[in-house]
Amino acid sequence: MAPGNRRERERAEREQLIIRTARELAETEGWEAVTTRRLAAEIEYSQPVLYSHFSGKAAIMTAVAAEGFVELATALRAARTAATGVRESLAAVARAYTDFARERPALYDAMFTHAVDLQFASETTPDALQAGFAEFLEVVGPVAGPDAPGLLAETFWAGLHGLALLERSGRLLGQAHDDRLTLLIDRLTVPR
Amino acid sequence: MAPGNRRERERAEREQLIIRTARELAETEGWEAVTTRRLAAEIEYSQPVLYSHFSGKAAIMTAVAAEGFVELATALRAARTAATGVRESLAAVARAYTDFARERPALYDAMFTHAVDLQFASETTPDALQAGFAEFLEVVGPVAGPDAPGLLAETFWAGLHGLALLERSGRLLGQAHDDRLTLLIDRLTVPR
DNA sequence: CCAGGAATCCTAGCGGTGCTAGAGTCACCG
DNA sequence: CGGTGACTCTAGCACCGCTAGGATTCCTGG
Repeated sequence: MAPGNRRERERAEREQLIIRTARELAETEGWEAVTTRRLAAEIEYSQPVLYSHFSGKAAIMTAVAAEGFVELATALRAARTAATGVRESLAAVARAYTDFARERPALYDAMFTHAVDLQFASETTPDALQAGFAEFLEVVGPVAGPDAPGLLAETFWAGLHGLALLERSGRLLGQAHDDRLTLLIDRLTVPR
Repeated sequence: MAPGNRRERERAEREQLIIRTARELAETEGWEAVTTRRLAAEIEYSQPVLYSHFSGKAAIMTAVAAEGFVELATALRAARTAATGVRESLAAVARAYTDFARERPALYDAMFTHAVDLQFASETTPDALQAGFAEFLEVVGPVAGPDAPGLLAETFWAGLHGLALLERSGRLLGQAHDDRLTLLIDRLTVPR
């Protein structure tokens, strides 16, 4: 069974190589540049190898998206724990979120625009998703007032998601990002 | 010059036919079903005819998106004028917006996910875009307080956009749409 | 009414896509 | 050392967006 382990390990490594290469390609040249031929050439294997690891291109994108959710959760957690105070935590998490979306547009697209098959209530990769949402819950809890924290967290998240997308497509005025973020936090996080 | 006019008119009609067919196809079977071959077959012309009207498939989608912006602006305006009172107007516009996104997902995608070339500060089709945004401005004005109305309108819009997208991809809990909408309105539209 | 020119449209094809069947090669094991 | 199984590659399918070129139709001037 000795070689079997090596084969398995090498296989796992190659799978990681595929995911990493797809992500790098997407982040540097956009997802439209990530074709199965190009990806195969980049990892120095033939196309069919990709299909021995993933059921198709969509599955590869989903794998990249899963990585993204892990990193997003990490970033949110780091922002929250580094901040002190309710208002500061909210602002830190909000900023970390929009920064993430702005700095990794291709990754963010894989997570939210493509890869719709990644459900929240599923068992495929719910850990990172729930972990990310938990950060919102944590930071929003103190200002929930009579409202359900889950509801407020979802709405807060939606606001950030909308801001990230609209700003990226150039549909909001110039550089007022900070002002909009402040407005969102100021208003959304004050119970009536 | 008599036949010239007829030709022109027929040409314009065919262009409308292309846009309408593309939209119907997208709304019934999704944008992935809208191929130039399929579209050409549907209008009973050959593929090159499409390219005598539009520079490419993207331009056709943009034309559909432009139609969508007109209808969205109309829907928002209707909702606002039908409502009386500040709070009611806000709720009506918000509901009209999310209803629009939910009932016409393909159209909404064309407007916001694809067709990124439709800029806000451009002269191509800014009328409907500005008209739609104007409705937000109108309805948000009374509750702006010390904040700039434009900023609040953008943030309000972003919240609705985020809610629409996240709910559609099944990433928010079940049927709590009304509660989230109420929460967004209650909190976002109260000056500190 | 007809010939010529212009406008229009379609057939055929290019290079590309995601994906797969089958052949070939290599590594392992008895 | 030979057989067997796992693995990988070549070649190809059906489709995509898009376009060159020829055929057909239509309008116009004589």
